[in-house]
Amino acid sequence: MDREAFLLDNQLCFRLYTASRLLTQAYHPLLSEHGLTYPQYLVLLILWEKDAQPVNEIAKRLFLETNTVTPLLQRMEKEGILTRRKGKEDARKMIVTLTKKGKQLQEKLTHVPATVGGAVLCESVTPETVPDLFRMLDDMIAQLKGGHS
Amino acid sequence: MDREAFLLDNQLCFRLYTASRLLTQAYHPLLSEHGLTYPQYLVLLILWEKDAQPVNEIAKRLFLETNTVTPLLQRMEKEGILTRRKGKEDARKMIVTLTKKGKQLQEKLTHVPATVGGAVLCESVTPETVPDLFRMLDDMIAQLKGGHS
DNA sequence: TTTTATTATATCGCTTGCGATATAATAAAA
DNA sequence: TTTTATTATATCGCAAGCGATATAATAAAA
Repeated sequence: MDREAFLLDNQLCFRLYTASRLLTQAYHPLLSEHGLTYPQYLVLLILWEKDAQPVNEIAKRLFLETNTVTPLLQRMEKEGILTRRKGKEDARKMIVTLTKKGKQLQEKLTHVPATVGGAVLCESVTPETVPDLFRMLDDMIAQLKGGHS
Repeated sequence: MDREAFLLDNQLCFRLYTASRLLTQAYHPLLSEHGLTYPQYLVLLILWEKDAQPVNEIAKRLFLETNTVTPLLQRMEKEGILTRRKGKEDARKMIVTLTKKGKQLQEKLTHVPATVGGAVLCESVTPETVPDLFRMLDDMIAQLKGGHS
């Protein structure tokens, strides 16, 4: 049996899992100050790009299922960040729309991308290498997403 | 305000978060067959490398706190995968030791690393580029871990 | 030695993430 | 049109993750 393959230090998934958690933790103080979690921030990014989208579309962009996204949106609605109302043409769809509070959060969080972006820069992750990293992660995501079709 | 910085497609963290989740999902069918979750598999990797370690050490290697690891180990103990007993020299430490069942799981999971490893290979992630990816992730992890000291 | 500080685990509460399943609305088929 | 299938959300239960806090054991200080 190949013991090398079982070494924690040889695991790609563990590195992704750790890097993801630690980077999310870097967002925490910046977001919690405004009562937000990281997944909630992702929802905001999507709605700031284009408001009034169905749960459907939000879930698809996040690569999440509605059983994760629906409760997330319900909590954000309770916080007064967004509203959810049935679509007029298709009453199955729940259209998610930012409130004034949700829109205003963008201005309060202007510094967040640069702050976190600066926190990850290091020897091998620089403005020059980030495109390579993006490409690898995007390819992997496409690969893993396409796999079970 | 820099709208570019807020685009979902420009977020490193979101890519890591997604790649991590999708790759973990790739492990799921292989692990659930044996009643394991991915974090439980990580604990096994650590104990297969070196048995009888305190909660402390396991948590440190996973970059997790004991408030996550303790319940995880308690569930694995309930499943008969490992035992937890107080240390003899230092009674504060809980020494985690694999049971026969925990050790035998390694043989049942021999195919897992290669199976998942094969599932991620794609255009830009190949045996040649993986070392670069590892280096970038390791640097990022070290950077983020060292930051708040 | 008594007191105080530190270290190692554990508990609590809440948000995610997700498999499984239920419900409601639209679309397609009989 | 009635029936059936599909689509869009939502609910349920459980395992993580993690901030905050509690408890127990050892170490350090008074």
